[in-house]
Amino acid sequence: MRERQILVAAVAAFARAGYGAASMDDIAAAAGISKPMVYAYLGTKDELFLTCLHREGTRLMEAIVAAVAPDLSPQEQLWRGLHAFFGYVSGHRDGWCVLYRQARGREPFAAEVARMRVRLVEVVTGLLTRAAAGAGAPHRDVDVSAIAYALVGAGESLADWAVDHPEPAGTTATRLMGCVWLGAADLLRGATWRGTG
Amino acid sequence: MRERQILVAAVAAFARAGYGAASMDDIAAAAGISKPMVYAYLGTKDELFLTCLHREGTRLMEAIVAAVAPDLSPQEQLWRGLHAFFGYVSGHRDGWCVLYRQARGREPFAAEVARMRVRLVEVVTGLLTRAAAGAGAPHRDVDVSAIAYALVGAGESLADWAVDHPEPAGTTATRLMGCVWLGAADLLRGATWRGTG
Amino acid sequence: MRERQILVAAVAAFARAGYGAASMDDIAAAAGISKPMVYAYLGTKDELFLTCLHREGTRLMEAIVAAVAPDLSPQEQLWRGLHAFFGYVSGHRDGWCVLYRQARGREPFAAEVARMRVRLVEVVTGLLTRAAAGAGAPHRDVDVSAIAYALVGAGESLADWAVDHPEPAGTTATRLMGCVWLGAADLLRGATWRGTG
Amino acid sequence: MRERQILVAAVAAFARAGYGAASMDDIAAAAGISKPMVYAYLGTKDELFLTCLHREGTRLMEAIVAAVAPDLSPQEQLWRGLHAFFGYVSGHRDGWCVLYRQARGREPFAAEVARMRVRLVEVVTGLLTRAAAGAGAPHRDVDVSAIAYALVGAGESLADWAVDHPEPAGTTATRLMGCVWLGAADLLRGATWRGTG
DNA sequence: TATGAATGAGCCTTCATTCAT
DNA sequence: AATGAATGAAGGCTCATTCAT
Repeated sequence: MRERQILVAAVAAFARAGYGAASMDDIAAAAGISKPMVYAYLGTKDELFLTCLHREGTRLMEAIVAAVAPDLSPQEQLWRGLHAFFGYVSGHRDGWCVLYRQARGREPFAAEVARMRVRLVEVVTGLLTRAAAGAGAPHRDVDVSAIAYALVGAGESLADWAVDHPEPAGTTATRLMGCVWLGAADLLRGATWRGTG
Repeated sequence: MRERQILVAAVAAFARAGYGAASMDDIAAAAGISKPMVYAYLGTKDELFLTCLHREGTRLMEAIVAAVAPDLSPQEQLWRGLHAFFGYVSGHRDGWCVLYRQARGREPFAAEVARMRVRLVEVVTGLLTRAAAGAGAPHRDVDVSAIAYALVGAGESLADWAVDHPEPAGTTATRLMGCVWLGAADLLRGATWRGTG
Repeated sequence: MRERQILVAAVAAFARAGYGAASMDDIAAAAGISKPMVYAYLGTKDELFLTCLHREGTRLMEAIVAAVAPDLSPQEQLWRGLHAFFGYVSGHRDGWCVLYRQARGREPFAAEVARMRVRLVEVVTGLLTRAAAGAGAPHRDVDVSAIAYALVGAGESLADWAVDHPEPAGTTATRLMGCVWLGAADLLRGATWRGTG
Repeated sequence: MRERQILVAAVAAFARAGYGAASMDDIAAAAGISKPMVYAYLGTKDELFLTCLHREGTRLMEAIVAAVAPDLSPQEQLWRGLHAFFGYVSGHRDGWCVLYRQARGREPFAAEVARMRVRLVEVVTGLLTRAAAGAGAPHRDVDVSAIAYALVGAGESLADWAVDHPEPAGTTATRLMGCVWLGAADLLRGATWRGTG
């Protein structure tokens, strides 16, 4: 499809140069077509960027949701979700940069990113809530939600870290699992998170 | 001083509209002076933004470093550092937005932010390393560093969360301490991080 | 071609108002198009001016070189060269003004004009050198070169004079030939340079 | 006097950078005073430049007129005038550049320069007219005037040439005398203008 | 359908010029 | 008398966006 071709070029341009510096000329040229075509297929620069955002956000969410099979244990779900997340980032670096670096703080895109982020946090929150329920512990929604936010933020930060220190997604995921599941106190005492097997 | 006045207006403008959309006219108007004055005092738009960046970054770092007294236990240091961090964010929301929303992913500012972030991570890494040494545990630098990155990212994310769920900095810091120090497993089992006393 | 249209307008504007006072808006308006087109076709203001310079300089040189057939006597060559020179000036007054009034003393254009002028002087020097050789006289390069410079300067000055005292190019050329070939002493004694026939 | 100080700085600045690029700040700084003083003493930038022009033009004219004693022979007068002219140029290079390179073609200064030039040409014309009368030759005013123009132009051109090939004023003047008095034909035949002694 | 060509609008930057002290 | 501080005005340049073909 023509759209696909354009979107790929656009994501690459936005990731490399940023929203402001990426010109519609660049994008059209990179896509190998003329500028009016870009407008015909994907509208305004804002609309184009938004479409890129949706596409990448959807991919990320789908990758994660597909990995988090509902019949698994929460710990396992979490690990698989993280694995999928880091896998996406390493496989779609441009998309990740658009989502995490370009869209943030640039209205009206930031709002869209925030919405997607909330959906992700809700997934994680649900997962943690079930884990807490399984442990028979009482909990307050706000606390669990905060944990979810922290977890997502830590994931994003590690993703950025992984950009400069490439390693298999599983390794990064394991790192974060150890950190968040066991806690620093245990880790620093020498413990290691060894998986869910 | 006139510079101060301009910087405040600039930080506000950049935080609200973003680097690209904030025009020098806007900033000058917001500062209550004419455009040439902005150039006279703070130079080019790039230089102005960079100055904002340094100012806010320095404030943040100083707040944290001042809080992390060297003779405290690592756990206590961590807690106080987080407290200072969340305190800064809630007290300088505009500065925070400039640092973590606008500058990211927009060269050449991103590089500067990255440098400052690295300094912060190094502080945290040093702190964790001493904690691990205190626990007598072997550790690999890369692991500790990854924990530090995750912690910083989690902090950033919670800072965002706190924007929509205002609460005292101490509460947010406690949340994150629990999450990162005890680990989700413990938390979900009902444990609570109860401070360093 | 569109370029031609723009260059004509630009040369006119530069000749009338000077480099500094001629705005790109003026030029675009005079060319009957919008400013971005000027940039698209001819680049920066500096580049545009340089292009004007090259165009006019080339025209002038070509007119002269075409007139100075190599198999003629030096005296005849000189006369024809002057004729072509004054012919160009009277036919392209704007171009002449750009070359000799605007570009001079305004770097980096002055350097370019100087280069072109050197080429012209070299032509004249070669011509005079052959004349001297024909006369069997010894000469020093520096002297001949100085004569060439003086001749070119005199030509430029007479060109200015001709602006206010319009007359056929041939008449002006004859004047200068008399002056430079016979010398003032002879002229003032009543002699007249009568051509090469 | 304060004015003198400012004018010196201004002429230097205009000569080096050109009218457009020389800022009033530069001039004031170079004169060692504050900008409002420049305005107080010498008015607008245009007025300042015009004053520079008058000053330098007057100096040049005075130098020439002083050299051309009325009781000398025309040939001698001419030689002394040229000597004075080249002497001025080599001694006041900045002034010369302002007159010859900056003021030309930049209205309203060009008109002023033209006026001064006309005065100079008139001097030379009168001189030549007397020479012709002495030779008992009939002549037409327009012809003599044209010779004067050519002579002045040749002088200007050689002055510029002398900027890059410094040599005593007398040498340059001799060159031009030979060229214009004897004529190229004689020069190329090996003749030399040997002075008026 | 696809494009080359064209433009309106806006932003950064500078500088001649003038107050308030 | 002298200046630091301030500004109005203008110009170069770019780019998202749209016709005419």
